[in-house]
Amino acid sequence: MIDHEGPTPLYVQVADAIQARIEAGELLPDRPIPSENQLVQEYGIARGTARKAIQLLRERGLVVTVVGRGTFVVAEPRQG
Amino acid sequence: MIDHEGPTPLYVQVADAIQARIEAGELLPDRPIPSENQLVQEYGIARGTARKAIQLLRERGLVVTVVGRGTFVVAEPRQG
DNA sequence: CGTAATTTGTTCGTATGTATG
DNA sequence: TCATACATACGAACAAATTAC
Repeated sequence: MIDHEGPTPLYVQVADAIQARIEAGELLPDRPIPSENQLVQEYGIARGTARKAIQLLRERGLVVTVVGRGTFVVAEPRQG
Repeated sequence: MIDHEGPTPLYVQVADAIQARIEAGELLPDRPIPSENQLVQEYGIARGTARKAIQLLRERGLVVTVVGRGTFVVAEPRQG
Protein backbone atom coordinates (compact mmCIF):
# COMPACT_ATOMS: atom_id res chain seq x y z
CA MET A 1 0.00 0.00 0.00
CA ILE A 2 2.88 2.31 0.86
CA ASP A 3 6.06 2.14 -1.18
CA HIS A 4 9.08 2.80 1.01
CA GLU A 5 11.41 2.65 -1.99
CA GLY A 6 9.76 4.56 -4.81
CA PRO A 7 10.32 8.20 -5.76
CA THR A 8 7.16 9.59 -4.14
CA PRO A 9 7.83 10.85 -0.59
CA LEU A 10 6.26 8.71 2.10
CA TYR A 11 4.35 11.59 3.64
CA VAL A 12 2.72 12.34 0.26
CA GLN A 13 1.76 8.70 -0.18
CA VAL A 14 0.25 8.59 3.30
CA ALA A 15 -1.64 11.86 2.78
CA ASP A 16 -3.04 10.52 -0.49
CA ALA A 17 -4.02 7.26 1.19
CA ILE A 18 -5.92 9.08 3.93
CA GLN A 19 -7.58 11.37 1.43
CA ALA A 20 -8.74 8.30 -0.46
CA ARG A 21 -10.20 6.92 2.76
CA ILE A 22 -12.06 10.18 3.33
CA GLU A 23 -13.41 10.30 -0.22
CA ALA A 24 -14.43 6.66 0.04
CA GLY A 25 -16.53 7.52 3.10
CA GLU A 26 -14.45 5.35 5.39
CA LEU A 27 -13.48 8.43 7.39
CA LEU A 28 -16.55 10.56 8.07
CA PRO A 29 -17.06 14.34 8.55
CA ASP A 30 -16.58 15.62 12.11
CA ARG A 31 -15.05 12.31 13.09
CA PRO A 32 -11.36 11.73 13.81
CA ILE A 33 -8.85 10.23 11.44
CA PRO A 34 -6.35 7.78 12.97
CA SER A 35 -4.00 9.38 15.50
CA GLU A 36 -0.38 10.03 14.64
CA ASN A 37 0.65 6.93 16.57
CA GLN A 38 -1.98 4.83 14.83
CA LEU A 39 -0.69 6.03 11.46
CA VAL A 40 2.80 5.09 12.60
CA GLN A 41 1.53 1.57 13.29
CA GLU A 42 -0.70 1.22 10.22
CA TYR A 43 1.81 2.46 7.68
CA GLY A 44 5.07 1.53 9.37
CA ILE A 45 6.38 5.08 9.30
CA ALA A 46 7.97 7.54 11.72
CA ARG A 47 5.84 9.99 13.65
CA GLY A 48 7.40 12.95 11.88
CA THR A 49 6.30 11.45 8.58
CA ALA A 50 2.76 10.99 9.85
CA ARG A 51 2.71 14.61 11.00
CA LYS A 52 3.89 15.85 7.59
CA ALA A 53 1.13 13.82 5.93
CA ILE A 54 -1.50 15.35 8.23
CA GLN A 55 -0.06 18.80 7.60
CA LEU A 56 -0.56 18.20 3.89
CA LEU A 57 -4.19 17.22 4.50
CA ARG A 58 -4.69 20.44 6.49
CA GLU A 59 -3.25 22.45 3.61
CA ARG A 60 -5.68 20.65 1.32
CA GLY A 61 -8.50 21.75 3.62
CA LEU A 62 -9.59 18.20 4.34
CA VAL A 63 -8.96 18.05 8.09
CA VAL A 64 -8.56 20.21 11.16
CA THR A 65 -6.40 19.42 14.19
CA VAL A 66 -7.16 20.01 17.88
CA VAL A 67 -4.43 19.75 20.51
CA GLY A 68 -4.94 16.89 22.92
CA ARG A 69 -7.92 15.63 20.92
CA GLY A 70 -6.92 14.61 17.45
CA THR A 71 -7.40 15.46 13.78
CA PHE A 72 -10.91 15.56 12.32
CA VAL A 73 -12.42 15.38 8.86
CA VAL A 74 -13.94 18.76 7.95
CA ALA A 75 -17.71 18.91 7.56
CA GLU A 76 -17.59 20.62 4.16
CA PRO A 77 -15.05 18.93 1.88
CA ARG A 78 -14.15 22.21 0.24
CA GLN A 79 -16.77 24.84 -0.40
CA GLY A 80 -17.63 28.43 0.59
CA MET B 1 23.29 8.28 37.86
CA ILE B 2 21.60 9.17 34.58
CA ASP B 3 23.71 10.45 31.72
CA HIS B 4 21.78 13.00 29.69
CA GLU B 5 24.59 13.28 27.16
CA GLY B 6 25.85 9.77 26.43
CA PRO B 7 24.75 7.55 23.53
CA THR B 8 22.42 5.33 25.55
CA PRO B 9 18.81 6.57 25.35
CA LEU B 10 17.50 8.05 28.59
CA TYR B 11 14.52 5.72 28.71
CA VAL B 12 16.84 2.71 28.52
CA GLN B 13 19.03 4.10 31.29
CA VAL B 14 15.99 4.73 33.50
CA ALA B 15 14.59 1.26 32.83
CA ASP B 16 17.95 -0.28 33.71
CA ALA B 17 18.13 1.81 36.88
CA ILE B 18 14.68 0.67 38.01
CA GLN B 19 15.50 -2.93 37.17
CA ALA B 20 18.61 -2.63 39.33
CA ARG B 21 16.45 -1.33 42.19
CA ILE B 22 14.14 -4.31 41.79
CA GLU B 23 16.98 -6.81 41.71
CA ALA B 24 18.56 -5.14 44.72
CA GLY B 25 15.36 -5.70 46.68
CA GLU B 26 14.68 -1.99 47.06
CA LEU B 27 11.46 -2.38 45.09
CA LEU B 28 9.54 -5.42 46.31
CA PRO B 29 7.17 -7.88 44.58
CA ASP B 30 3.50 -6.81 44.48
CA ARG B 31 4.48 -3.34 45.58
CA PRO B 32 4.44 -0.23 43.38
CA ILE B 33 7.42 1.34 41.72
CA PRO B 34 7.57 5.17 41.78
CA SER B 35 4.77 6.87 39.83
CA GLU B 36 5.50 8.47 36.50
CA ASN B 37 5.57 11.91 38.11
CA GLN B 38 7.93 10.66 40.82
CA LEU B 39 10.28 9.27 38.16
CA VAL B 40 10.13 12.64 36.43
CA GLN B 41 11.29 14.27 39.69
CA GLU B 42 13.86 11.64 40.68
CA TYR B 43 15.59 11.39 37.32
CA GLY B 44 14.95 14.86 35.91
CA ILE B 45 13.26 13.52 32.79
CA ALA B 46 10.07 14.13 30.85
CA ARG B 47 6.96 12.10 31.53
CA GLY B 48 7.07 10.56 28.08
CA THR B 49 10.56 9.29 28.82
CA ALA B 50 9.39 7.80 32.13
CA ARG B 51 6.53 6.07 30.31
CA LYS B 52 8.88 4.59 27.70
CA ALA B 53 11.12 3.27 30.48
CA ILE B 54 8.15 1.61 32.21
CA GLN B 55 7.01 0.18 28.89
CA LEU B 56 10.45 -1.41 28.53
CA LEU B 57 10.15 -2.94 32.01
CA ARG B 58 6.75 -4.35 31.06
CA GLU B 59 8.25 -5.90 27.93
CA ARG B 60 10.95 -7.40 30.15
CA GLY B 61 8.20 -8.94 32.28
CA LEU B 62 9.35 -7.17 35.42
CA VAL B 63 6.29 -5.03 36.14
CA VAL B 64 2.59 -4.76 35.44
CA THR B 65 0.60 -1.52 35.17
CA VAL B 66 -2.92 -0.80 36.40
CA VAL B 67 -4.74 2.34 35.23
CA GLY B 68 -5.41 4.77 38.03
CA ARG B 69 -3.35 2.71 40.47
CA GLY B 70 0.23 2.48 39.36
CA THR B 71 2.91 0.05 38.18
CA PHE B 72 3.79 -2.95 40.34
CA VAL B 73 6.72 -5.33 40.57
CA VAL B 74 5.64 -8.80 39.42
CA ALA B 75 5.57 -11.52 42.07
CA GLU B 76 7.61 -13.99 40.02
CA PRO B 77 10.57 -12.30 38.27
CA ARG B 78 10.33 -14.69 35.35
CA GLN B 79 9.46 -18.33 35.86
CA GLY B 80 6.90 -20.93 34.66
C1' DC C 1 -23.49 10.99 46.71
C1' DG C 2 -20.34 14.50 44.79
C1' DT C 3 -15.76 16.60 44.65
C1' DA C 4 -10.98 16.67 44.48
C1' DA C 5 -6.45 14.54 44.10
C1' DT C 6 -3.60 10.96 42.18
C1' DT C 7 -2.21 8.05 38.43
C1' DT C 8 -2.09 6.08 34.01
C1' DG C 9 -3.68 6.67 28.98
C1' DT C 10 -3.79 9.39 24.75
C1' DT C 11 -2.95 13.13 21.64
C1' DC C 12 -0.80 17.02 19.39
C1' DG C 13 3.27 20.68 19.43
C1' DT C 14 8.14 21.37 19.17
C1' DA C 15 13.12 20.68 19.00
C1' DT C 16 17.38 18.12 18.24
C1' DG C 17 20.49 14.67 16.27
C1' DT C 18 21.51 11.24 12.83
C1' DA C 19 21.49 9.14 8.30
C1' DT C 20 20.50 8.89 3.40
C1' DG C 21 20.11 10.43 -1.40
C1' DT D 1 23.08 22.05 0.18
C1' DC D 2 18.55 20.43 0.64
C1' DA D 3 14.61 17.23 1.36
C1' DT D 4 13.33 13.09 3.30
C1' DA D 5 13.00 9.95 7.20
C1' DC D 6 13.86 7.93 11.65
C1' DA D 7 14.72 8.16 16.77
C1' DT D 8 14.91 10.63 20.82
C1' DA D 9 13.24 13.99 24.20
C1' DC D 10 10.67 17.72 26.34
C1' DG D 11 6.15 20.14 26.80
C1' DA D 12 1.18 20.75 27.01
C1' DA D 13 -3.62 19.54 26.90
C1' DC D 14 -7.20 16.30 27.29
C1' DA D 15 -9.15 11.97 29.08
C1' DA D 16 -10.35 7.92 32.06
C1' DA D 17 -9.76 5.03 36.25
C1' DT D 18 -8.97 4.87 41.03
C1' DT D 19 -8.87 6.50 45.62
C1' DA D 20 -9.64 9.73 49.54
C1' DC D 21 -12.63 12.96 51.65
